Amino acid sequence: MVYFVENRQPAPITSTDKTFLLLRKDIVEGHIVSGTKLSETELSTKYGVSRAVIREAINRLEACHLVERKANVGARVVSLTPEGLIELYQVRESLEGMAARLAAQNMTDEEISKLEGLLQDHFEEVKQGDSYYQEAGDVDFHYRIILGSKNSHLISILTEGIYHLVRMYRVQLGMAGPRVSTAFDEHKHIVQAIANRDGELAEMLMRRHILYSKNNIEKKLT
Amino acid sequence: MVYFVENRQPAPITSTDKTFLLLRKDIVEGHIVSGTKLSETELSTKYGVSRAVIREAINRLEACHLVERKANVGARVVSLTPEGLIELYQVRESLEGMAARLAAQNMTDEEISKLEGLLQDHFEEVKQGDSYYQEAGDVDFHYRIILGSKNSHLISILTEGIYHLVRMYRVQLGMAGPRVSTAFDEHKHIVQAIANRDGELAEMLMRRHILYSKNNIEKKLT
DNA sequence: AAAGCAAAAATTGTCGACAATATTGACAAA
DNA sequence: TTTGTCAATATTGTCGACAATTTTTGCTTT
Repeated sequence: MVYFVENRQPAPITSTDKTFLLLRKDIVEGHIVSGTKLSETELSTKYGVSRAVIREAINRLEACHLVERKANVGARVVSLTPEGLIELYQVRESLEGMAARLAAQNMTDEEISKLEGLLQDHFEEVKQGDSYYQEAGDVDFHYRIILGSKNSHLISILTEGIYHLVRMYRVQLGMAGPRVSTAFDEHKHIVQAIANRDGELAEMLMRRHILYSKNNIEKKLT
Repeated sequence: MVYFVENRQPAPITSTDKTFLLLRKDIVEGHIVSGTKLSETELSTKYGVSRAVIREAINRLEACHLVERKANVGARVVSLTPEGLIELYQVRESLEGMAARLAAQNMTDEEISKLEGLLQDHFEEVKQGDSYYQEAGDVDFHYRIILGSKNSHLISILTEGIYHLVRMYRVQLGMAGPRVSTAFDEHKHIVQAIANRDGELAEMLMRRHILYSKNNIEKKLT
């Protein structure tokens, strides 16, 4: 049973790769507080690499929208705002809806049956009340559908760009794995639509699913 | 009458900024041929800057999906394929459709009337048969609607990521400013929907508009 | 001649130093 | 006390050199 999205990507080779992943983890999980200024010299001593490595890592983080940079001034970790969260979920709704539609069209039968298997595993864990794996299962579910779209632009935008920001909001607002039982039913219906090759329905259900999730989070925010 | 999308962004400050813009221009316009390997040392002599500057510029180009990079091997300009074009337009359809919907909701009355003015200017130029400005006018039209969405993620994905790739395809496949008269009508209807604050219609019309545009290009490809 | 191997060359990755720019702090004038 | 100016400090931007890795080249062996 493979969880953990990151494992599917090629292993980090260069020092810059590793530093980028470390920094991203620290930012997403809030060990580096949202809004903090990222001092290049400071980070280079902290992570034990040269400033060139740090600079390149920061550039990549900027490309993911996890930090913002001003010329000759420096980079700051993005600050999390309710408005930003709403914007993010708006984009997610559109893009993941599209992913579901394309997945219904482009996933192989084998991929679909594996997805059904994942759902079953997820169900077992929900019964056992293992909230850590609930989160991982949810991420994995969405991740597979995104990959199932077979659209490389879409895949890159979601998995490299948007997803880590979403995780950052979820982790830092303390809402990992919410809405579990209802979310599970929604997942099931989406997979059914995909298995029936009904792209339109899959898109609509996915959009709803994300919309509900947004509403749920908004409720907790206010 | 302000055309030229780039002018709205802050002027390039650093040497890296300028080099990035030069390189991007050369890639998009085909002066550096699609598929070419980008040698860091070669480019650093060509553009008269250090390798560090070139490296950072290439990193940014990678973030825009204009080049692909392999660790310890190097970067290549992306190669253009019919499949890639289709994937790109699929994403565009979804994202720009969303932009139109949000624009209908979020643009100010003033912005909308300026957009109507742009359309009028564009109409005059179409009558005169000035094909260069047709292209610019079309780009500017889409650009304003994207900005009108007021969703920063959406804006960044489209204007920093996807748009330059679209331009690259259009320039290099030799189809700048096609379908002018029909496209103009489509633009007009989209603006009407936005002015009526009818987001759903605006989205649908924009999706159609891009779909037609894709079909038109596909016809030329085969 | 073809395939495999090893040395050589070229390319990318990383580093520390210097230059350019921004920030801070002290001091003077209102 | 507040404001403005200028020097001092710290930070980012750029550079050239070295290290690590890949690619090429030339030789050997079958």
